[in-house]
Amino acid sequence: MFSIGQLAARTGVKIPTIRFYEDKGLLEKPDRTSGNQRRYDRAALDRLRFIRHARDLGLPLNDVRALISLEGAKGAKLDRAHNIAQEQLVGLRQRIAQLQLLEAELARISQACDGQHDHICAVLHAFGDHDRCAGTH
Amino acid sequence: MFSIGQLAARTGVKIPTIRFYEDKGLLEKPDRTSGNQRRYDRAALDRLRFIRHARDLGLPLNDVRALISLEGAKGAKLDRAHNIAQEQLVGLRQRIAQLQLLEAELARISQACDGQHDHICAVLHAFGDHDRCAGTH
DNA sequence: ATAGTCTCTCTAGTTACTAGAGGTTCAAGA
DNA sequence: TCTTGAACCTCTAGTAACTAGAGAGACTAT
Repeated sequence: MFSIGQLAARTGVKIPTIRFYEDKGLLEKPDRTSGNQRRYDRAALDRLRFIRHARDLGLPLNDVRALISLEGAKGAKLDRAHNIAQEQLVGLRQRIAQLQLLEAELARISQACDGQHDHICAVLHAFGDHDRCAGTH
Repeated sequence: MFSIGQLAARTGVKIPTIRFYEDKGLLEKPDRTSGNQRRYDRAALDRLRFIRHARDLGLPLNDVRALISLEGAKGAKLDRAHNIAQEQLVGLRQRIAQLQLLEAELARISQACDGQHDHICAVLHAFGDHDRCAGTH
């Protein structure tokens, strides 16, 4: 059995966040000591790692919740898990493409000022100037 | 002079958001009609476009505020504007690199299930399994 | 004048946490 | 067994950056 602090140490999830997840129904309510402190078992640890990993992958808590509810499911219901992963992948690729456009533009803005500030720096102007950028944000 | 709705239409920033920016001190308080409705001038339009663009580039409002306060500044103070652009660029590149790692992992997870759900789908397991991923998230 | 659309302020909700106050419990050493 | 100090408890409120809705008043075109 782990205390909440041990769970935090093992997963890298902060203590208030663990309580927050419990509150939101992502973690089951754990047993308590006679003094009302939480005690977790191995399953809770795995569950929390699952959540953490999914979060790191960018899944919103709602999707994490959906995945959790699919635990042990079979057949058609698993399409749902598969879809979530697919959707995330598509969204992620779009985000990457978008950010690469922004990168190009930021680089342009950054270079608008070469570090010599004797003249009036163009960075500010460049920030205000959407026309010259390739992206469609 | 533009009404708030016209400003919204021209910039793509929603009406409540415009009021929100005003509240946060990013937009100056505009003139009002006798009936208390906001009327904006050209400068406000430009300012709002600036904010919008900077936001699209991922700058937090605090940075946007800092940039605004630099308007018309010269010399050393412009280092600040330059720095903001640079920092954003560095942060952005890190984010892209990070997302590309995640992309690889999500692709792996997604392929763990080939669409045939007769067996027990591995997607759920893969989500819980951090060991096999290359990233350091 | 009146209808219909805009706009006003204010409150509260969203996501995913984080921080702090004020108080209680646990674990280890004397 | 007692005592300390760290860890834990609940609860409220704050963060970013908006978004939504209620209920009331203003503007515009006919």
